[in-house]
Amino acid sequence: MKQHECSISFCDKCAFETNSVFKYLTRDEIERLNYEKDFRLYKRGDILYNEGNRISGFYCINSGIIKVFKTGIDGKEQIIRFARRGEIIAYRSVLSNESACTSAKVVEDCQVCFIPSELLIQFVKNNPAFSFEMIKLTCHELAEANSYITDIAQKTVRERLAEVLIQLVKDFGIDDQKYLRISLTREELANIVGTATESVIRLLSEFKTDKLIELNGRRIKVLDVKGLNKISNIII
Amino acid sequence: MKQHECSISFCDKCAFETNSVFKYLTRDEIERLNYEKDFRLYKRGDILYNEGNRISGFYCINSGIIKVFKTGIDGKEQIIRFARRGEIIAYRSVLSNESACTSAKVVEDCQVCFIPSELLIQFVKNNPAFSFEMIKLTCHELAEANSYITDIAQKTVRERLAEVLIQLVKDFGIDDQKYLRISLTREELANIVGTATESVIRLLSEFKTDKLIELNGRRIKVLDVKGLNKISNIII
DNA sequence: TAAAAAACATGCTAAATATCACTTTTTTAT
DNA sequence: ATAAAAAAGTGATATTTAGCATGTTTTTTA
Repeated sequence: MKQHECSISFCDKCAFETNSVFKYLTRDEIERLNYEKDFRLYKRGDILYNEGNRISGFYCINSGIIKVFKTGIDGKEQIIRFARRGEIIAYRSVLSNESACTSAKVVEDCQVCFIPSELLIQFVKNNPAFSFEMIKLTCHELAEANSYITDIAQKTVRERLAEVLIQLVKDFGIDDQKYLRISLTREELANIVGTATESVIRLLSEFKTDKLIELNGRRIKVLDVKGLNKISNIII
Repeated sequence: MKQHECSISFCDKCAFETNSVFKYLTRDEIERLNYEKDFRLYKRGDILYNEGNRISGFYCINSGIIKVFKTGIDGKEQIIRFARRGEIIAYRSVLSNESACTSAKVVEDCQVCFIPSELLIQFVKNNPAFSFEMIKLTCHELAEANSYITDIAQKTVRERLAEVLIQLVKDFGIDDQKYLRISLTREELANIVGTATESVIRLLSEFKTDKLIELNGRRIKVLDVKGLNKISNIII
């Protein structure tokens, strides 16, 4: 990961390509980040950190997909969000100096950078523009969480599953054959929606019957986003 | 609300008594706050702002209780949180410069201060210590939201109602006769738990039969917090 | 303080969802 | 490539929860 002095550094490149929050760091700060980061590889199923862990830093995802989840009753996961290229995870715990309130596990093989806590805290304390962006980021996540609470509380499982599929299309996109660019098990889908695995299986079959999707093993082909939208009953 | 120059100002007093985030403002800043705030009175049922509104400032609650909620299907409210003395609402919308993602309505008669947006933004941009506290505040709310998502997704209505009652005891306390210091309608309770009003009514009756609570109209006497804890199945 | 409105309560029924048990298919690892 | 493990799928059933109708009580307001 060493770069020529004159060339654009790894972090600089990543920050600008992904429009990440690090775009708001100064030149010096981003070079410091580039120097101090620890580049790591993870495979599907690997755990980055567990709920309750005291963590000494946070992660910026360079490639791959990570699920962030809480562990509930009988060890059942509740997926809170996914993180992908350019996004950071575990920053909440670093900033509030608390142990992790979620766990993070690799969904699709990842390249991530581990960044020591002190660095984030220094950036936040010394760079108001960056600090402001961090606030915005957190506020944005908060708004999303609030919406999700309302959805889970008020919508049926069918509506939520449709909504989750739409959201996955928005976040990860579909390829030229309309296949969703993220591969999740039925159990993982159930752990986003907040329902039983069997319920997801049954509803996906229904959606298939209704020609909204097609199923090829774990791959989901999204045929009718409008139809899913209608089912999901999205407000406003 | 005018004070002697030499005396402690209204905002100064409030900030220190309540340990609010404004404690981290400088002397000058807090006097500026004190000068620019607009003190207002609201009665139960009054609306401070509605979801979707562009807002020109945020609110600091001096007394009373406000519910912050989202409006879901068929206008059903989902209560996200309550705000009371020393707490601020609508700051998220101000900081992210978005329209309000929630509505705020008075639950118990309130004295609140309205504070113009610019002031908060200036404080955040110029005072790193304050900014850091705002980040912590947001992170804390985010952690709570994530927990709540997991609860709603995984727990039964019965478990959630028990948990909500415990949380209300923690947040608002009980008086010498063990009556909860917040008075909510059954519908409002249902809108926290995320269930139908009838379900809350039935479950409260069950809790009463099981000697966990007593009901006197809208007032709830909490007899057995341990019992409620057991029902709520709180993790860790 | 009386009338109106809102909230509370309860029984009945229907719908949604979870759970269990088991088979088949797909994926993973040797 | 094949055995083992994991995931997907399905049917039957139980449980939970919602929805509706209706009567009662409490609260609000004129």
